[in-house]
Amino acid sequence: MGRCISDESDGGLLSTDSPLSNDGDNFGDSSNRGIVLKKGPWTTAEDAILIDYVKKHGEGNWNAVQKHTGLSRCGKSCRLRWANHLRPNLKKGAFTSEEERLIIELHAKMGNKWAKMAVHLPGRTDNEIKNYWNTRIKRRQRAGLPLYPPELCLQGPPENQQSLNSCGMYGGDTRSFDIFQSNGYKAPDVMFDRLNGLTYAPELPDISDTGSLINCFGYPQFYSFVPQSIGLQKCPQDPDEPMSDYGGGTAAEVPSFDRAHTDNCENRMSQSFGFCISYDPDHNELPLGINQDSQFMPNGFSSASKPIAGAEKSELPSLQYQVNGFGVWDPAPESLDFIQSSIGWTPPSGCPSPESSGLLEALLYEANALSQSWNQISDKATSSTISASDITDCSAFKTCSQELKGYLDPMFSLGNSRGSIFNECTPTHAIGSSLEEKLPVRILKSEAVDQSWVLDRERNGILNDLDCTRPGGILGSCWLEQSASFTKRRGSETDYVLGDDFGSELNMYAGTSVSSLGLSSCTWNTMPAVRQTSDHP
DNA sequence: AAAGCTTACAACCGCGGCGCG
DNA sequence: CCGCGCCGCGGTTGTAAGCTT
Repeated sequence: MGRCISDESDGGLLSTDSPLSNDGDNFGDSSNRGIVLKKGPWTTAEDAILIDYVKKHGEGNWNAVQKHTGLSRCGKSCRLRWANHLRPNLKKGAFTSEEERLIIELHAKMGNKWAKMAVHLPGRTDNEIKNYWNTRIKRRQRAGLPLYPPELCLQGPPENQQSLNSCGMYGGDTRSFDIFQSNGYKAPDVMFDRLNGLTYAPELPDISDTGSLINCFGYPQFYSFVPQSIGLQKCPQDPDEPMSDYGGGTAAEVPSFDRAHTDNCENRMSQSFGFCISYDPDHNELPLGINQDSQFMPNGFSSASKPIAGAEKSELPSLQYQVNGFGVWDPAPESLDFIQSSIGWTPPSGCPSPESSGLLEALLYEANALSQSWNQISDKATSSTISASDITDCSAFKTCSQELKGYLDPMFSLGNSRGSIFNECTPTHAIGSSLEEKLPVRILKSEAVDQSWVLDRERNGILNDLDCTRPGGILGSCWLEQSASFTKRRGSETDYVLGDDFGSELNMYAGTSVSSLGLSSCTWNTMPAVRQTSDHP
């Protein structure tokens, strides 16, 4: 690639190697050899030159611009400048609500076909639309709002994208990678490494990334999106190594994870609406004919924990994470199931199992679980509305994460890492952890309200069914604190970003998901309380 | 007031398709 | 058929502006 140096004369960047360092395909002609082409922001003088050239010669033949005008810009840059900024009839300013709606619809249909989308938006450029999508729309994800409105999720499959399901979610084929891209999230290599016959990819958050694992409504079988801000490295793990740190769980005890538990649309529902997807370890049937080898994940991604080619799974659950639609990592269900098996936790009675049920039953099951759980927390939740006063401390969450990160040495084995968690993040309400000493004071101060809310809800029964003394648990108060912080962060972001629209958005999704409300802490804090095994033999 | 952080956006970059000789 | 140049597309990056602490 070309080497760029700072052009001190005009503040721009100069491309110094020839012929045209800015374009690998040599978008230009050989006549530019030796000519230093300017890079960086365009000046008004340059704009005027380009406009004048187009007036005289029309669009196209961009490489001739430099020849005819002496403009020190490559043809590609000229085309981009003209198309995105100088050509007439360009709309400037923020997108209107109608345009926003159209973009969402078009993206649901087309995916990242920005140029095609731009055709439907007169005066808007593909670059504008792309930037819009990558910024404004993604805020919805961070805010816990669905990527697409529910009505779009109920529409038919998008055009031109065979594997995009009805909710704009890609299915289990390799196109699932696109959703990462479309959402601006880079797919972790591990997601597809097995597709290439590889083994582990190195960039995986450890399961001990406490910010990445939650359950919903007190049901560890339900997992929702979670904040993932720690960015921990995956701890390499010997598949043959017994994981004694998990409370006695060993590889032999790990249940089979080679199963999917939900279909694509359901996955998407999970993602878009914050549904907590149930995972029934005994549910061996794949709905809607999903290939079991495909290792679908709750959010519709194909896990790489099993080779697609059908090779035998001969290792411990990889404790993989996936980037869900909210740009956070979710633990792969097998990972969670493994955790469940490790801690010996079983779901409380009350919710019918979706076992042997189809999508509809699964949804009903979820609705039932949501209803039951929501009823339990609704009073508290409604009295703990997210308001501007909940403006959060994003940095606090990061700081907390950094604190945690220090305990999670990626060089350790997974078990060791978790041991660190156990050592440092045991629940304060359960055994009096020293977490307060570890976390910044400002977190503990600023999260006081949320903490009280969290703990109140715990006292009010969300965790009543859980055995708080069960050894081998993996959760700690640090989760609760992170949860509270994250909840506030999301709430504040949403308030700030979405303004009044957020209220309606909440109303729109309130009946669908708690997670969507930015109330992820209600899931965090309903993780089964745990105790350090060593403390409670 | 200033430092740090986040966001939004312009521009760059790499890649692939297409047409032409 | 092949190579070359042009062009468009989508992803990524750099940075200014705004915001928070």
